[in-house]
Amino acid sequence: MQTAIHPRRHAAHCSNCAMRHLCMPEGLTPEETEKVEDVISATRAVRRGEALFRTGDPFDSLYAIRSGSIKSVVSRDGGREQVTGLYLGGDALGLDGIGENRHMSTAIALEDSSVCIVPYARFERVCRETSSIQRRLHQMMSREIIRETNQLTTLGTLRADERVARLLLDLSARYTRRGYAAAEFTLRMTRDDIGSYLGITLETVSRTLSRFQQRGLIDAHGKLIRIRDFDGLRAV
Amino acid sequence: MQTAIHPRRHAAHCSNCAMRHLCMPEGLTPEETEKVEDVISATRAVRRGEALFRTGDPFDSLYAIRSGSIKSVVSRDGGREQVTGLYLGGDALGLDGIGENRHMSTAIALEDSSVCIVPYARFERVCRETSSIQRRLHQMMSREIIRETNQLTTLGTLRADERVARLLLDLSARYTRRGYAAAEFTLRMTRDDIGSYLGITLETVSRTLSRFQQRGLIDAHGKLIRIRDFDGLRAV
DNA sequence: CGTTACGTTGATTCCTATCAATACGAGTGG
DNA sequence: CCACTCGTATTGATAGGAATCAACGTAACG
Repeated sequence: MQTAIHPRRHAAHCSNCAMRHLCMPEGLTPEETEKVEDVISATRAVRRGEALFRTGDPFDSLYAIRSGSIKSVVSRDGGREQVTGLYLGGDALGLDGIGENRHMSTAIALEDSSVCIVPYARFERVCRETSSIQRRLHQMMSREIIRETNQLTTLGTLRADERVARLLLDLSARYTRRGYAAAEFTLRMTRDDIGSYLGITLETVSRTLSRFQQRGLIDAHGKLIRIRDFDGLRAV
Repeated sequence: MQTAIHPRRHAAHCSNCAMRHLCMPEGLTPEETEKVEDVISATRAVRRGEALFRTGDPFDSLYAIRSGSIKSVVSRDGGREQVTGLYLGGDALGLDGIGENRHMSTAIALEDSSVCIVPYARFERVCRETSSIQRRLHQMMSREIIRETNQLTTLGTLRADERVARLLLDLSARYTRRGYAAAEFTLRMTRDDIGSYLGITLETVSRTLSRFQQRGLIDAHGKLIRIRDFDGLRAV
């Protein structure tokens, strides 16, 4: 697979990026956004199935998704792997690499995607100069912690159908904030990935979606999902 | 319950704190450690069962454990709650509060404990002045992300006995780094807490420990655990 | 248009939750 | 000092949910 890296002068800037309100510039002034922009060295295209980075790779950049979607996976002893995160446009990847100076997970594109490359050393320097940008980085890291805490409660307390319902509602909310329809979207992950993400098997995912459909909660045609009864899903 | 807060001049300093090599000063020079020290406004005693902070409390400080141990819990709809973290001496608490300016979990002492209070605004300022301290904060946050990712794989892929074994080995490793015996320690959590942390019921925890004992892997007398066969536990 | 990855559905097994009863143990007060 | 009590822990019986094993559709891609 071929990776296309575009130097910054060819890359779109934050100021005209569709994701700017969800991405690193969130809450920053235009001047501060420009400082963030100056850190971004390039964009990179990642094709479906390709890895943006892998466990053990030296860490030197964070990534922000411009378009597409990316899953993070960690391999466990014995080839088995677990999906630990699902990232959409505007989301930041690679925060887990800071602690050990190497990436602690593998990031794989779920569809052809594009990311901004944020060299970490330069970003840290900018954070020291501008407290609002510093605060924004800390906020992003903290929110990643909160996201994982949430996922822990999903895996720790919910039954299979509750987990699937929660995922659908979560995706709906996230797509809504990105300007897409709340009720209709395409699952980018396979049933296997979804099961791994939710701590259940792919068969259980499939059966659960079928049951939701029978009960009139959703329409599901393969990866295309239409939510027909939000309250019903919340009450699962 | 009465909370004792001691202003800094009465508090021990990092330089003579037993936890300094695991705590915030990890990897910092004595001069840098002193800058961290200057941020710490006070220490606080937290009695067994008492909350250091609760979900929804305004966030203004991080905490570092001087002695004792603390669990973090999040309440889910319907009064049910899940243990999401277990923190020992030197560990930092409260990182999940940065993102939303209020605490997103409740921290409850598992035994009489003592923490250093680290006012966040001041700490951020010091991070802007000293890059090594900045890097240390980022490292702590990143490691919290990694810790949760790990816990996600535990809840997502392991069977009950594997989860319990992993917890025992994890605690052993953490106590070892704190200078305690690797093979013998006291579980500070009840069976209920352990079950919640591991996503299983308290009965399963109890049964699993009994089975481990029958197989000669451990000695368990209530909360006191002695590991007799590390490799056996790893192979569960 | 065939090959391959992905998805659905069924039958069965097994692990863990649930329900229930009992034992233990630390702290309290008579 | 001992009885009492409440929170905690152990153990058993049973039920249920999800995993596993298996077969068959279905869709995507070269």
